[in-house]
Amino acid sequence: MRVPKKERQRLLGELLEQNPFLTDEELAEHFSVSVQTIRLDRLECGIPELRERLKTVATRTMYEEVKSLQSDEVIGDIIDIELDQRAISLLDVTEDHVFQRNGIARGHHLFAQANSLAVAVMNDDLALTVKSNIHFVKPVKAGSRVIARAEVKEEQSTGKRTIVEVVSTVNDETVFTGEFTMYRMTERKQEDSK
Amino acid sequence: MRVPKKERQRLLGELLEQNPFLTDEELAEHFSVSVQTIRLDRLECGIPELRERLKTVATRTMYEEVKSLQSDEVIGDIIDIELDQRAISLLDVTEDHVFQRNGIARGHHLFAQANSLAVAVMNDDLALTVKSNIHFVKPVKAGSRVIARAEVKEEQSTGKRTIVEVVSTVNDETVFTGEFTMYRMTERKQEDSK
DNA sequence: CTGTTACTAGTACCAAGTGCTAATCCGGAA
DNA sequence: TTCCGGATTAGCACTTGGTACTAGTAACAG
Repeated sequence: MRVPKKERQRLLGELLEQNPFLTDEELAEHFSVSVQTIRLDRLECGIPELRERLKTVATRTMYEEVKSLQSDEVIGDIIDIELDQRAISLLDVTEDHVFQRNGIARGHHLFAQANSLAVAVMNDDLALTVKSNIHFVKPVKAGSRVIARAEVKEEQSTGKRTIVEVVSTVNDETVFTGEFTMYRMTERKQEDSK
Repeated sequence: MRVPKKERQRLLGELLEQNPFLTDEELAEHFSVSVQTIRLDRLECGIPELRERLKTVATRTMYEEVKSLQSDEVIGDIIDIELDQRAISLLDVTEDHVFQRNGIARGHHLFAQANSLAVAVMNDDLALTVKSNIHFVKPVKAGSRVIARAEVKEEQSTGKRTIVEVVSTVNDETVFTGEFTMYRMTERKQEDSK
């Protein structure tokens, strides 16, 4: 016996996890067993065939693409918005957002949430950030739910420049504040209520 | 003739673009033609069969997973670095980084490049951004290569606070500037050469 | 009436399997 | 030693979703 059956099946699982493209024949060669043995192993472990594996991987891709397309527009989920006035978005910080070493969210994710919210709240197709002044008040850990509140400062806004203030909190504690100076491409309308 | 051939082939392409999972049989039904006609259409248009389509989609996934993992650590490629002094990184702006409507790079990508470079240049395992003051000087279009230069401002740094200035350019033209106040978790060492 | 184009139909074949039956091998217990 | 059982291997029929190729039909154009 080259490798005990149980061990082989464990390895088989791992192998396919990180490379789902292997055929039974290739696997058989890799473990120096017959193709039939590999089939039995897959059967016992409930591992689907190559074509099914590719299908699920491909499905995941399509899903992620949709997700990333959406998130390309706004980082976080907008849960409330009044154009030209205020908006709120929500971002769940996952392991993907943090430094591995200390579990603290990387600054640019908080910035991205705030900045894209500032863009979204502007009632303009072509709003751009000109400058911004930001403060990372308190580190944010993985697992936190960050709520960003954006408010348009009408009084400080002039012509094509608009000031948006964003405050992000976790459990009502401020973790981030930012003042964004936005540039709107189309001239300010007096009142845009249709 | 249900739908003129050319039109059908165009639709076929679009359809498969956004749903590569359709079999010839399903497509034949959808267009009310025979399976053979679909095959001919695919042949003429150079559209591969279902299994090949899934394979490429799945491959893309695997690739993107690697990419997004890498980009978690540093946004852009660091091409030069002297710890505690200066660093340079390079970011190629693709369609993924820009607003669809005007092709201008979203601010948070430039910020992310600059911020992660500021973190990287700090000779500290646990550096965090405390605040920053940034300026988007000039819009960046897709296809641009952004070079970010970070410089540690020794003279303005005190204790655990360090100032890092980042200037990003495209073709020697400044597009972004930022001043990052960083917090280092371990106390400043006098000289760390070695 | 003859082409040409578009479409349809049918066959042989392939890859990568499933499902099933039937050997064969090998180690340990009676 | 012999027999049993789990592990392994082999072989065959069948399935999907195709390719490659041949052949036939329908419609319309010149």
